[in-house]
Amino acid sequence: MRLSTKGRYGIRAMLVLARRYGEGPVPLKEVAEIESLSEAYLEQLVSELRKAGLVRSVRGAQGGYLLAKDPAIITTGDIIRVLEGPIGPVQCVVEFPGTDTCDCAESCVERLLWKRLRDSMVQVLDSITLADLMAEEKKLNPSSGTGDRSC
Amino acid sequence: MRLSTKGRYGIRAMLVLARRYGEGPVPLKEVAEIESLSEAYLEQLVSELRKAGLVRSVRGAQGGYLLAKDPAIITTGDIIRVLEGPIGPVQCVVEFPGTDTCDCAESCVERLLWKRLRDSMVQVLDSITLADLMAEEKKLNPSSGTGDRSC
DNA sequence: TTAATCCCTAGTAATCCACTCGGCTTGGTC
DNA sequence: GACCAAGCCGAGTGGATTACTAGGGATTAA
Repeated sequence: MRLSTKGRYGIRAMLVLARRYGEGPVPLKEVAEIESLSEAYLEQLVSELRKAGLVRSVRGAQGGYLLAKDPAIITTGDIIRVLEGPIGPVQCVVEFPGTDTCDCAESCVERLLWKRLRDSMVQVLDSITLADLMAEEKKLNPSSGTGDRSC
Repeated sequence: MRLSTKGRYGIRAMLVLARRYGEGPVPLKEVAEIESLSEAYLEQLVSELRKAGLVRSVRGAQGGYLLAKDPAIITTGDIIRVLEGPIGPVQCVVEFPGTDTCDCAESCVERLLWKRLRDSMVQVLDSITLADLMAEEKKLNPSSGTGDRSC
């Protein structure tokens, strides 16, 4: 019941961009350094975020990535959905189901349980934006605003 | 962000035992048939549930498994914890952390997000018991009480 | 023109998942 | 007491997934 690194790194990367919102593109190399992540790997994640319209890119020297929207309207759910797929503890109660909802459909109580679990996950993830996280960050350590991590 | 089959099958198996609570041991073969699962695989899961004290076993002919407690006091969280490990979307905010909480500990906003997600998952799973599921089941399909599944 | 930067595809080692298999022990039943 | 139904246990395995790495373009500011 764990997120993969994609979701976790994705949130971290987006938070870096959020802190620099309005200051022009941030090169991926810098994001990778700040978060101590592999640049090449991060590139793949950010590429997905770009295709999903959450970040914009500027190519060429002096280029980089920036948030495509205000941090206040990008939710953590948006990010997780792009990188981990639709939210839900089991395939058959996932949001926006594709072809594979199971047959038992209505007569199955487990589904009810999983739906409730899914809804509570969705509720949390969709209610927390990047701006929210930045605000909490200020409360946590008002001193350094960099967000650099030691670990 | 998905459960593995262990958690899913585990809930299904426990639900079978819950429906037969008070009627003596149910052989695993029967559970496997009702739920269309591999008996050998199921054996591993049930074995963990037994070691955790959620089911009891009766060896020898006419033996099988039974719930170790009333369905009303076994929560879905209990079952999931045994089969999937402590609940939490990332290792570092898992319940009952072992050695590996991360260093960033307090200064890290992501942790805050993951904690909230974890708490909402725990809340749902710990509030729903096997008895609750059986009650819902009655409401869903009052006709057949077997719980046999076609899929 | 150079260098910084994004873009894309392919490969890969390690790990994990979802099982299967085979043999052992226990204990009713005949 | 033999037989057989059942639980108990550990090892093995094929396939999928994860978390990357590598390398070669394309784009553009300086």
